[in-house]
Formats: sequence, structure tokens, C-alpha cells
Amino acid sequence: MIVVTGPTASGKSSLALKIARECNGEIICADSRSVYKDFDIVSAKSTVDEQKEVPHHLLDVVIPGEDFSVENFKTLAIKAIEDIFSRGHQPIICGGTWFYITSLLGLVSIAKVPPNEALRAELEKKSSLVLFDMLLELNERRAREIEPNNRERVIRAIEIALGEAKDTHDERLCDKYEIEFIIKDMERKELYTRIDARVDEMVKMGLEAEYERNRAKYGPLPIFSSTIGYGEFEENPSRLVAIEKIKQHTRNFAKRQLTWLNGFERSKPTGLTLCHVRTNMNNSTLE
RNA sequence: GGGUAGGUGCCCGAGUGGCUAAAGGGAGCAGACUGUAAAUCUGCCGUCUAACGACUACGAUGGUUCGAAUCCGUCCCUGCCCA
Repeated sequence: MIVVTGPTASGKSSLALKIARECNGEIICADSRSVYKDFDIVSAKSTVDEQKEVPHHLLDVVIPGEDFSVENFKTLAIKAIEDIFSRGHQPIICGGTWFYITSLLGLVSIAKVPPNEALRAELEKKSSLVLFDMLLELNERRAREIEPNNRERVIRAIEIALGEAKDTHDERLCDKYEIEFIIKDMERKELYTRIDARVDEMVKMGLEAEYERNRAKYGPLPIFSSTIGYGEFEENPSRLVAIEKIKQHTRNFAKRQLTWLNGFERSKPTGLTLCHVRTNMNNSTLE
């Protein structure tokens, strides 16, 4: 099994495609936005032709507005991996949602307590300080790991402390299969140039129209405002300002992805074959 | 030409005599990450210094004052209104 990852706009998708062609591979997209139907341009989904050439999984599996989380991703991805192996093909996980990738592989474990909307709504009313105190009472060790201001995390931790664990699959794929990591890496400056160019390209392809279409089709949704490439049009009356903001936010996002990747490399997980790829490397160095 | 509102750190923007290297936001840099993760959150962020600290700063310049981004004079620039 191969994992191809890297920051946004690093060219990981085309690299994954290239590898897939060479080794009878099928691609599993680990991307929190391309799982949504109609999020085509924003999430830079592979084209229809590319999808015809190489099978892609986990694309268009949810309708905007429906709940979707890592857990769903993991369930679907494990199924896809098994199917791919059963066909004698090679699964290639490709995407920039590092949280999805690590939890799929079992490098990070996710609590088995399902979300409790009623509890969340109740907790949402409380101040961050009160919430943090609650967590300190319930699970001090966990509380120490979370920033008191990170309400989202504190609430989930309380939910876990109060909830009942449900049985879910927790096998570590990283123990079950041999995994090769290919991390696209390049100079920050070059990455940022590529990001700018890609945003311009997306705009040319009709990013704004796609947003308008989805907005009209699904109504106002939180997923729109929290998606780089849509939210900016929502917030800025000026189209040009919105485009600049998209570029900026994409750079910020890439930085966060790099923080993950850097941390991953530093921790040097055992049992994994790590392999770096620089953009100036040619195909043969991928072996 | 007359009137009027202003000129604050990379940007936006608060601040009307000491508590101000100057709120807040953005950007930038670094980081965290157990079911929203393109999300959420943290630290740094004038210059020099490992730090204590020192220095330079609120359009320009000259004053008032023990003390000025804040008060006064002159000049420069910008927006709006009237000619």
C-alpha cells in the first residue's frame, strides 16, 4: 500500500496517478472536501477522464449538508482497500487531510464514543472556562492536553468522558500492511507560487459559478463557509478581494499541513517505510 | 480659494497628557491536534539581546509641560462638501 501526500497544490494527485498507472493501482482520496458531491473545482477533484483511467474511491460519497467525519471516512476507506486488494490491485491513498490518513492507518486512535448532539448543544451554552473545569473534573489528564479555549476539543473530550464507547473497527492498518509513504516536498516559496497559480486556474475553471450553483442547490450550509474557495465569496463582495483571500487562506492551510507532515517525520513512526520526493526528482528516483 | 474630517507599527484600526512599544483584527513565522480537521486552537510578532535591558517610534517641524501619539503654531499630504 502506498500513501501519497503533501501540502495542497504540491502535485500529489498527478504523482499518485502516475504511480497508479505503473503498478495497477487504484486511488483512495483522503480529502475532507472531495468526499462531497459537487465540490469539484474547489477540491480540485481528478477529472472524469482521469477517473476513467484509474479507479478513484471516496469521491462524491456525501451530499453537502450531510454529516461526515473521520469515522465515516475510515469505514469507507477500509472497505475500499479490501476491495482493491481482492482485485489484486494496489491501493494508493492520496490526499491532504492528514487526520483522515493517520486515523485510517491507525497512527492516531479515535475515541469510540459517537457524537451526542443533545449534549453538545447543552455544552455549547456554557463558557469556555466552565467547560474546561468540567473536563478537569472528568478527566484531568486529557484536560491538560487541550487548550482551554479550544471549545470544540473540550466539548468532545467531555462527550467522550460522559459517553459510552461503541464498538468500532480499530485494527491498525499500519501493522497489517506494508506501507510506503511518499511525501511531496518543495521549497516554501515554490509551493506558494504554485498555490497562487492553481487558485487562478480554479477561478478560470469557474470556481465562483460552482459556488453559486451549490449555494442555490443546497442553501446556506456551514460546509460552504468552512471551505477555502467558497467562504471567501460568501464574505467578500469584491470578487478580486475574495480571490486574493482564497490564495492567502490556501497558503495558511498549506502551512498547517506542513506542520503535520513535519511532526510526522520528526516522530519517525516505526514499521513504516518513509520515502521523500522532491519536485525536482524525476520518475526513476521513486523506486 | 473657503469649510470640514483625517494622517498611528507590514495592512486595517482603537487610543485625546503619565498605567503606551502603543487595544483589537488581519498578514507573517512557529506550534498543537482522540468522531466538524480546507476545521478548531496556542505562542511569537518595532530594532538589538539568550535574557535583564537598551534604543527608535504615532505625517514633518518648532513649541507648551516634570512628562505628549494625545495640547498649541507652522508646513506637507488625503477624503468629503462649498466655490
